[in-house]
Amino acid sequence: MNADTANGALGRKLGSVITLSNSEIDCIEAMLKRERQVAAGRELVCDGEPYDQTYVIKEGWAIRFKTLSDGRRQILNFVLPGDFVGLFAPLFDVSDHSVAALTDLVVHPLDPGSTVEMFADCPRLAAAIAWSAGRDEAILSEQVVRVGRRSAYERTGHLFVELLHRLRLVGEAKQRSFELPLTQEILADTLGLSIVHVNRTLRRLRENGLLCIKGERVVIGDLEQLTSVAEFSPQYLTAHPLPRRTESLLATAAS
Amino acid sequence: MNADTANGALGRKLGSVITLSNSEIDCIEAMLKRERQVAAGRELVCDGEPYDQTYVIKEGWAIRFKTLSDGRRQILNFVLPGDFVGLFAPLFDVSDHSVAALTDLVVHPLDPGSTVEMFADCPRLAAAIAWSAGRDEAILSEQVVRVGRRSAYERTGHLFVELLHRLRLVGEAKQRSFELPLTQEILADTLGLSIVHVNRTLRRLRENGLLCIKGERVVIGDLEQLTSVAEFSPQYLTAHPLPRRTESLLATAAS
DNA sequence: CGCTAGGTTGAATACGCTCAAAGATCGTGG
DNA sequence: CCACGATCTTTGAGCGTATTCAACCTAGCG
Repeated sequence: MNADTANGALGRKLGSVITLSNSEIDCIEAMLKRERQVAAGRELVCDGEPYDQTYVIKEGWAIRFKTLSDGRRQILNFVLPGDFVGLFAPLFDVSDHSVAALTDLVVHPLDPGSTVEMFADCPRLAAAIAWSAGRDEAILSEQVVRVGRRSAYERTGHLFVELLHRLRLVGEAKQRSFELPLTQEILADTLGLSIVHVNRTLRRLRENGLLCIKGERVVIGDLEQLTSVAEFSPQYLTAHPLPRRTESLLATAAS
Repeated sequence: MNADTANGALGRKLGSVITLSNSEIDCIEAMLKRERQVAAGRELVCDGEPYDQTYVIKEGWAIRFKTLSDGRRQILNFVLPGDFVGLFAPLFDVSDHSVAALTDLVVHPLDPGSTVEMFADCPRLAAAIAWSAGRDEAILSEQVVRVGRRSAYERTGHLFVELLHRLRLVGEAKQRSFELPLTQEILADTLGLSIVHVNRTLRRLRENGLLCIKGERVVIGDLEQLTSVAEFSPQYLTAHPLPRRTESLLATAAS
């Protein structure tokens, strides 16, 4: 058990940005001490309602979404193992969106007090978590482009390549395939399309040998070509070590 | 000169979340010491290129955007006075999007070292800045919904109500009107529409008495009705004081 | 005065939506 | 074990919103 695989998905993710020291690994472990089950379909956070709890997902998929009064729904992003839910909760009194479990979940509820302590005591860890928040915003930005300026075909392909990359980072995908616990309705509400059109688009992708969904599993037939037709560039997702100038700033701060 | 109007737009914004102490006002002032002019059209940040500078906008408008290889462009968000640009820059080595000045700008370049210090020394200010980052993410989320699930008519109305609220918070809008230094092409790339359709949609809004653009000025004819047809709820934008439980956590951390 | 950038309008097209109905899959209870 | 219902997937047909292409208008500026 090394720094990469300790602490599950979150440790794995943060470990790809900073080299985790033993004390930092302990700190993550302490943070993720508590654990709770959440049944599929349950809402972790409700739009417009008070909330103050932050979670880290250990297992399962969730969605962040908003619903309009006539029932139209837009999914903002998928929440995967190692992701935070409600990281900013302590700063707002009500949520501006909902979060619902797509599958049964195992989540770590965080203790607000010890999180503040952690930010003070482990500045490098704090930076890594801030990096994760920045990456979440990058994912959301890409979602804006996907929905605003890409065709249904590009859009759908792009989402699947993104999911492949994200799941790989936390060890939940093979080279070209992964479990996909989603209905086409969920895909439609993510992509800003109708269910029917998602279905037709998936068929086109399948007919072109780019990607194939069998039950709950996606297999990407030709990743290179899919990446190309979707004009996917993984830059916004890939984790690099923190810039050296920032590491040295943090080292100064810690002393 | 009181806490609300000191320090310009940023102080005004942060002051609506925490009551600024004198030392915190000083801290903001110190942070915004430097100043730089940027000409309209100039790019502050370029997609895919290294960047490490954080700015706070003092005057003028900018856009955050991404461009696809065939020229399609999607604007992610407008950057207004009091907003941060590249707040996460120290944590990434290249940017995942571009930022360009729409008008001539006056910006405050921040000094990375003193920003880290500020985070350590003024936890309440740090929390207020984190709140601002969370609000930016909320704005981006609303952009996803706008582009993904609203009709062109709703979408356009929604954007203008959002801008009105955002500009009011930093003292740049009257009750029902504000300066709009945007072409219809910029609006189109923001809303994920074609220029032609933006033009027709604006005409419809004008014909219905909801909003009227004269030159560089927008006048909202019927804010109530516009808010209603766009299904706009200002919750995600409005600043409330930090929850009491968080204030007490921060107080403990500071001592 | 002519050039350029932006705004406005019309006509034809296309992409994606709605409505509708028929398969497939799965859990559950008779 | 099979029948049933519920949920999800798939396909067809017609429609509508938004796009593209094209032309013309307007204002600002050298």
